[in-house]
Amino acid sequence: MAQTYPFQDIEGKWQADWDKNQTYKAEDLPAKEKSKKFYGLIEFPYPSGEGLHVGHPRSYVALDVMTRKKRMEGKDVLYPIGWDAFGLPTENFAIKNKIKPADATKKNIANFTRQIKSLGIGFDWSREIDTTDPKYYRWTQWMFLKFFNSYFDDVEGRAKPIEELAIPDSVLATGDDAVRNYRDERRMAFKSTTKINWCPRCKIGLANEEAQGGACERCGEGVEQKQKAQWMIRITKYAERLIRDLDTVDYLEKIKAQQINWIGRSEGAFVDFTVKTEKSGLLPDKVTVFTTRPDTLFGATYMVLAPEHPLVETWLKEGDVTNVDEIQTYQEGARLKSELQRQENKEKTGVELKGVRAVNPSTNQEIPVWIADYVLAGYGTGAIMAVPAHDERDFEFAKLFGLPITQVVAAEEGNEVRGLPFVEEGVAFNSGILDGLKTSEAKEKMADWLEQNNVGARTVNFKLRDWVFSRQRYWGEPIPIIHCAKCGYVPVPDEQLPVTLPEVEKYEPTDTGESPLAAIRDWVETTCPQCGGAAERETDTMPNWAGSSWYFMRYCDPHNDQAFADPEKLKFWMPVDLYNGGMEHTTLHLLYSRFWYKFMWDLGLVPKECGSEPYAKRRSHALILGEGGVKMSKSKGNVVNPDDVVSQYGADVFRVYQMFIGPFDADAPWDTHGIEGVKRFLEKVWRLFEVSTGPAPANAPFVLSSSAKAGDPSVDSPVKPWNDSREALLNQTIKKVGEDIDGMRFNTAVSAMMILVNEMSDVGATHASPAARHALPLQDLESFLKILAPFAPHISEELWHKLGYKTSIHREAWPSYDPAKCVAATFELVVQVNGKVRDKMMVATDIAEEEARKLALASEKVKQFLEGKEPQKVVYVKGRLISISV
RNA sequence: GGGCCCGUGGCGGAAUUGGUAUACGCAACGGACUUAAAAUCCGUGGCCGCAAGGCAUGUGGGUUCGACUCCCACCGGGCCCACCA
Repeated sequence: MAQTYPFQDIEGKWQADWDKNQTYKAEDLPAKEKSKKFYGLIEFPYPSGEGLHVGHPRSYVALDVMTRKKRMEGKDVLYPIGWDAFGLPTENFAIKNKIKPADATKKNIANFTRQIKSLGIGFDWSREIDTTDPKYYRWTQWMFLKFFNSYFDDVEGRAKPIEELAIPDSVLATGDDAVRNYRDERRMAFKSTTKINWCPRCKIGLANEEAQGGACERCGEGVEQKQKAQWMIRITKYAERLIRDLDTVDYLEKIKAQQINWIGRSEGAFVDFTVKTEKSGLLPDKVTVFTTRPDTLFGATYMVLAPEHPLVETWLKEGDVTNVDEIQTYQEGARLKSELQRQENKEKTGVELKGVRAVNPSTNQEIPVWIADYVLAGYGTGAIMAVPAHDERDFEFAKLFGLPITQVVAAEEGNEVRGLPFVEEGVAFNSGILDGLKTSEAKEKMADWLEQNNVGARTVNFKLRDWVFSRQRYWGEPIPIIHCAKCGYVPVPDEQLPVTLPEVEKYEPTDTGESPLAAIRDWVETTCPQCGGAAERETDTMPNWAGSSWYFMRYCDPHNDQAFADPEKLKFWMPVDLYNGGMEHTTLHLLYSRFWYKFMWDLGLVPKECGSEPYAKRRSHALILGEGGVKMSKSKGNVVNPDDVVSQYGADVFRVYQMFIGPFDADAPWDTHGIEGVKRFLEKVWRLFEVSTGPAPANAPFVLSSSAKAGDPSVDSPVKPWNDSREALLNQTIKKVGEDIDGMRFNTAVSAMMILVNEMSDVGATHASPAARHALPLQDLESFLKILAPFAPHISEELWHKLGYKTSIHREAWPSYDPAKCVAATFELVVQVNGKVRDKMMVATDIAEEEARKLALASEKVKQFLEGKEPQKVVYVKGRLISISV
């Protein structure tokens, strides 16, 4: 039987001990100053039926290592865990197995808890939260009502209570209904009939973010478009701030880039085009387009509307369009075409609206009007001015349908026509007013022109859409609104929160697109809190993202039933000092939660002192892949179950391997052989302590000494003494491991500890004489144990106690190193001749340049390569090398 | 098409940020111990060469006493976004 350290006996024992002693419990309101706090956050998991994936712990262990170190450095550490438990997979699982989603969730949470606890991660379990707990989602609902009861003040650029919204006299004069509408149209949460992304398989409406690439994020089915009244949240009002405030936080550059890209800010202008038809002449409606290139307006030779553009409908109705059938056929085709199909087939299609002409305001020329699905209804105004000479897509379209091409002369360089490189044809148009201007100047000039002539205005456009907040599903937070025929949308009063989910037999979604809750009549039917009349509950539920948009605040005060969190506690803990999660959440969760927090901050619900950004620092881990570098999946049969690893190797081996596997932000393939190496490392640590500190043979005259050193007369000369250079290694390792943990370079921290243990084992080697046994100074062994502790908490705790200590190593002080001792007395001086290494020599660390130079030039090898020539140049790098060139 | 990133042994990867390329680990090979195996320990591992030495960080150039690192071009790969006007 292999000699191995008994992790089975050790790990469970210490986990129970830490639990009992609340070793990792965060102080509630510590008396220390705020600079002493550290709030580490991992994305709380979705407790799926699959159980923990080996990828989850990569993040948990990494922050565990970091927070353990912070704790040892004397910080007040908050490192919490909870469950993001609402969601579709659980609901579908429940439907399939005919059980209640709440029961399935309970079971899954229990399993995840067992798995995570078996890894010995230092979470503060007393702060565990669960988004499906009514005590939690009461506050999610409460916050939704804050959105409902707020509007966005465009002048001040922030959200305010709806009572502060000034109602214009003209509206007041029209009556109560008008006032109500005026308010409803400006609420941060509002109901609107829009085209939504509809997944026919999941039978659910999806946010744009969940339907990327035209496929349902959950099931991969092609997404259809459907008209539906939905609750929306006005995240677009925060677009500007969501970009701007990225300057104030420390996020990975690529994360910032993705957020900025997703929000998609672009500066440009609106331009109004008047429209004439054969039937009615000049119409009252104008078509407004958005362009980032107003300077190319002179080259707009036709106009394209999205097939869904409302004016198309109007003109059809009024009989202004002469080719009605053709248009309707195209519209129908575009409607049925899923986003996915649109993406697969990017060849341009389109139909001209016969009988309709637009007028280019810059030239007063009449231009044709088309509809085409390359113009998106959801971006800009859903209509474009087409400038084929200056836009590739327009060019392609113009070529296909034989539309005119006009290049705009703006004379960037010497009055040349400035079209796109691929444009060879078309007439040149010289406006006269853009002569000699650079593109940026021409844009400004034309924007001025538009504003002066009242045919357009500067504007900023965003790709970001408002947040579709309704889900027609059962397993989510009910939206706490009551529909009253008389009073309109009425919020459920605070004291009636939470609106809990009714327990029912059927959770199946409906084909009509209504929530399953709609069928539960005695839940739906209620009374209006305002007028007391009969009324109905909103039956839509909230998306998954709701509960996860504020959970980091709840951790600060998880059991409060008077408020979502005590402001004093928020002031102490917020913002999160380090938030780690997957790259897959950079555009969704990260954006939503930043927005949610900013909104709460605007209303003063989050104290001003916390700052307007929830996460001071954001980092991302990469994926754990299967063996061979392919993605782990059930179908490939290459899924590694953490339970198996823990039972075979123990939690510490699993943890250290996770940290050693590669750079934290790079994908890494799981390697069953690699984990063996880590196992050997920890066994070596175990043996090192047995040999170095174990009972000496009965006849040995040695006692455990904290100061034993080579040359100590009480000790035989060990084969390898614990000399100054080994002392230097220890100090270097303490320094490196500390810095590597802070910089999240866990893999090199582990390798540094391996090097140290190899060196220490040489000194206290198994075969060494009893003299060698105690040659390692005890305090050095202890220092090593302390830097190992964050990575391998169980084995280090066990060894710590074996040394005779009665309290936890995880509450010990992080060891300091002596900078003076990091430098060995000698170093290997490298001598280069013409850039090539020709000799190496051991010299004193504090050698003077003159001395080093003399030594180098005296070297036989060096002389050989100098070939008797005089050195032209000699460069000396202190403590490293000397470079001679001839 | 846009954005971000990466190319180093048989493999995962190091390299003090411009200073001894290949640390650490895996795999491999040779040896010790063992009846044997496991475990452990010792040793060898970029390529060519007996050696001296030469050549090596995707390719080609450049800057420099010195380049995996910086600059230019190219080749190859990955991730995210994408008819966004």
